[in-house]
Amino acid sequence: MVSSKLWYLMNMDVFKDLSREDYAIIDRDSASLSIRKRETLPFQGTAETYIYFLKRGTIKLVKHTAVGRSVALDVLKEGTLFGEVNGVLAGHGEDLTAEALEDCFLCRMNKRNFDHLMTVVPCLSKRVTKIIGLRFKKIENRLSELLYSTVEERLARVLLYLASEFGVCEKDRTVIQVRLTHNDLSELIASTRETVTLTVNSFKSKGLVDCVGKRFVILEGKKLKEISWPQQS
Amino acid sequence: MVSSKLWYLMNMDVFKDLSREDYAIIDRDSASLSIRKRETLPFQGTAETYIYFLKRGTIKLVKHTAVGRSVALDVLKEGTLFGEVNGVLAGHGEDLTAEALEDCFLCRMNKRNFDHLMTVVPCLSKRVTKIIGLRFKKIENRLSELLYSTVEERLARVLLYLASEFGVCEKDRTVIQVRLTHNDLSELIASTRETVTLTVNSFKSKGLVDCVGKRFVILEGKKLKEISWPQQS
DNA sequence: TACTTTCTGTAAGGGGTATTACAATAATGA
DNA sequence: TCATTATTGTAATACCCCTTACAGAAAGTA
Repeated sequence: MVSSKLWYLMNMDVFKDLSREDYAIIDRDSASLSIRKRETLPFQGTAETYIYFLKRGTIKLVKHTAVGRSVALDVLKEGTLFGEVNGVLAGHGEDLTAEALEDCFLCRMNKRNFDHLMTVVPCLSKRVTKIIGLRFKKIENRLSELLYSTVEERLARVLLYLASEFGVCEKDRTVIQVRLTHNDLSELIASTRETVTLTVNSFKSKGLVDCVGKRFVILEGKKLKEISWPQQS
Repeated sequence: MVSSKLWYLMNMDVFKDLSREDYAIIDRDSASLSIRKRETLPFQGTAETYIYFLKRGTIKLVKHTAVGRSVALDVLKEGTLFGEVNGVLAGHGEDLTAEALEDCFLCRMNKRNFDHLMTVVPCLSKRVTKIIGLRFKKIENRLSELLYSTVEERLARVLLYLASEFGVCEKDRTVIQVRLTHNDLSELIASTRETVTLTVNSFKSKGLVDCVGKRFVILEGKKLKEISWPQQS
């Protein structure tokens, strides 16, 4: 008989197939919490540092710059682990916030407990390292992709990315199951809200995308791909 | 009686204070190599994957984009560990190159051997994880810094960064002990060679920096700092 | 419902810098 | 040494898209 909290955690990739004892520890050291749409996680200024597991909802990780602008590092989906692990996985950062794009359910674990668990369970440690590796590459790619391309290219790319992460196919269309404002998108592609509005509408008028109830729909993925990587073919 | 190769490795931070047996393994599994100025490491298409240790010289890590442009991720200095570790530390990347800014001496170790060594020596594993963590934050910062600032700001910032990494103080001036072309700088700040030439000369005429034998010299670090973070004070 | 806040639409204007082109100088190597 | 290549200097042009400003629409809240 396991609690629903533990049940969720046991089904996460990172925590799969551990021993009964390990699960007992996880159960003991973790706690559930929830935040509502557009609220942010209390990363900053908390006495304790936590590792978070996103059970339900989507979260936008945002880095704030000195001059008052912000870049969205990523949009996290259900089943994602985040928070400060060995100083990585985006965390507890001086200037990082985690904003809920919709109502979210999470678990969290004291960082020290998690670190300890990793030393005890080498398998877990390996998995985490792997996650970090993937995320490292991801951000390296974002860096070069954002720097040398037009807003149109970047927007096309981010829409395709979101479709691949949150998309649900319906015959010839893909619905992105996250409610994103133009401002969210502008943070993701490091542009401005106005320019995004303009570009989104230009895509709409070309029949490439559409909006259904605040959700973006990819109509012509192929053409979007062509836009996102110019002078390729 | 240790070889000079091993002696170098023993003095690197990552390998400090290990057991005699560990050093024996490191000695056995590592090999020296050198590359000349402006040559690149044979990252790509090699059958084996290696971890590298930069013993002498400086290396520019460059990521190439689809459209033929490139961003310098970092300039590595002596004593740095790089290459693919758990998919991280910049490595073996499809589109990554390591270019020697001057003649370099390195050691390398088969990735599998290194991975094995890490599992055997937990202490080593921890140090590597820490390195990865730091590098992760570094690149996150670069992302947001590059995106929202002018060329002038970015150039000022990269010069200060290079001074902090490679600078040698001489009373009121700091000499950056790396030979960098304007093109190198343009890759570091994601701009163009021409614009860098212009901006460098503008800095020179303002008496902020100077060049001595192909090396940049910071004359007015304080003023550079003001430029790099506008409307602060 | 009425009110407030968030989000989207639209447009003029201007600024930073990439682009392009070419020349001059410095460094490298035969 | 000369020839070749790499690096730096300079300037005109163009253009992407940020900035600023304001209004309407939608959504959330009392």
